[in-house]
Amino acid sequence: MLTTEQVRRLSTSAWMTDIPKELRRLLLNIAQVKTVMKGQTIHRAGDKPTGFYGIAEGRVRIFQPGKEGNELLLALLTPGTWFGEISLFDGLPRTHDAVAEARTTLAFIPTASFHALLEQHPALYPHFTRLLCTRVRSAFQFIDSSATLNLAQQLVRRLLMLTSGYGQHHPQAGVTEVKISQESLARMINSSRQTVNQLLQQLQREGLLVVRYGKVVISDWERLSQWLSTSAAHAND
Amino acid sequence: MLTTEQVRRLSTSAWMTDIPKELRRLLLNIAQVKTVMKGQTIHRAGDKPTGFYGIAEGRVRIFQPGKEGNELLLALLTPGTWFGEISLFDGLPRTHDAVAEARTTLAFIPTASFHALLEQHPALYPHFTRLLCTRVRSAFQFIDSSATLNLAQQLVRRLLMLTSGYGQHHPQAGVTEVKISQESLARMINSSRQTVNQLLQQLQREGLLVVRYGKVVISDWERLSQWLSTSAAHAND
DNA sequence: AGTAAACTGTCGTAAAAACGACAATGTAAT
DNA sequence: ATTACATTGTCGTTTTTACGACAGTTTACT
Repeated sequence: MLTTEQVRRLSTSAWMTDIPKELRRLLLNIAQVKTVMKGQTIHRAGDKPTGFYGIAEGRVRIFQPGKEGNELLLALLTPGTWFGEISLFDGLPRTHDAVAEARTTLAFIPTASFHALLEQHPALYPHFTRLLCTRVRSAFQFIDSSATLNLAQQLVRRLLMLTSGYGQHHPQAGVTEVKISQESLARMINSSRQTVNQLLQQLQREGLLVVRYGKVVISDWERLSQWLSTSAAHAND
Repeated sequence: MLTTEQVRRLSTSAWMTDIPKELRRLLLNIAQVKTVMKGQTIHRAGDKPTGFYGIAEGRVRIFQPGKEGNELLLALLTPGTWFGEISLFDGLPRTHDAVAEARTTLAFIPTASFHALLEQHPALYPHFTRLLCTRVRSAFQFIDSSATLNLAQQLVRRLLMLTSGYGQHHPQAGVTEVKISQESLARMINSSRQTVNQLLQQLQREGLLVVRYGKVVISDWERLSQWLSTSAAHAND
């Protein structure tokens, strides 16, 4: 059973807030609570799907494990973000690994009860097609940007995306710490650690962010976002 | 009204064949026929959505127009492929431009009649969530590959993808001609025409494909696919 | 058949980024 | 406090790729 506070946190995403209260209640009512410890795997790429997850507390790392520890990091999900719906709808194996980066509390909706609810309340369908659409759109946006942006711009975009889990949340205001090594950042934009280091320092010199051991501090989300827009617009100066 | 032959062609995708006959009939029954001439635009990125399209005949180029004619080519769709469903489900603007590369006959399902049908037959929903899932999966796959593969591998992957429109078809056996200029191929992998030319010739020397004027001939799909798998696996030799 | 346009093949040069190496710094564990 | 380990900062050097230029080839059009 979810606590009131957990329900509140699970309802903060842009996707969730658009679902009418009664429907949202139905969904949260069939959710179980699952707690996973730091470092524990929630699911692996290739796993048979078991259900749909929402993060009430903690942090989840979504990635593609490559050979020799070369992982491609896709997202760092924060409370309020829901994930795992793709395998739910096509029944195919998980696309990525999901691992808790800290003690994490999850709302878990098993496949069977989810489909039962869906059949009983087809009004839920449009909300899930909408969720799938946000996935497609953010993936397209990403594909587009890696084709048109230079490395510095790609790096900034990934940092911004990391703070708005999978494109599901509205951008965050205020100070955000992105806990990620330069090595991992390099893996996200298919670049090298050394190059990322140079780029980060350049951005730091421009006052857009602060580089710390194992993390990047974004003091002004809006400003960084602005920088990306303007520098992308003047790409050919 | 669609001809029998058109209906047959519109039913060839892996997505369509999984829809039960009766439901498929309902869908095709509300489709209008639209013919667009070579070079004509079907829709532009940013346009308000009007409906869902299926290709009965011809060829459609899906791309993101960039500044100075630098377009990012995403897909070349062939008969049997359906597209345009994203804007249908979230009501947001089109993500890409769609232009006919030849005289093209389309099945067109307007938004309004589509939603009316969907409400009347919720059994259609699972098929559209499935369609959206294939989009998400092929987008993820694409993101993954541009982060882990070198240019030659990316090029081969795109050639293979071009023969299975948007991930909607099953891979084709036998000889396939991919009609695309080296310039366009370069635009697909964010590379230059000259580099693509070198890579293609290298692949040709290895007997994996044949380069012709304005097209690439894949004599053995399986073998090329195999090459990609093995060369990606031995990435660190 | 003749012409224009699109496409291919191949230079050389310049820019971007990878990569190896190594010292310095921060963090975790005992 | 000490040690082990992960991470960062900074070099040269090498590799990769972009880009401009231009000649040759194929196709489409009339």
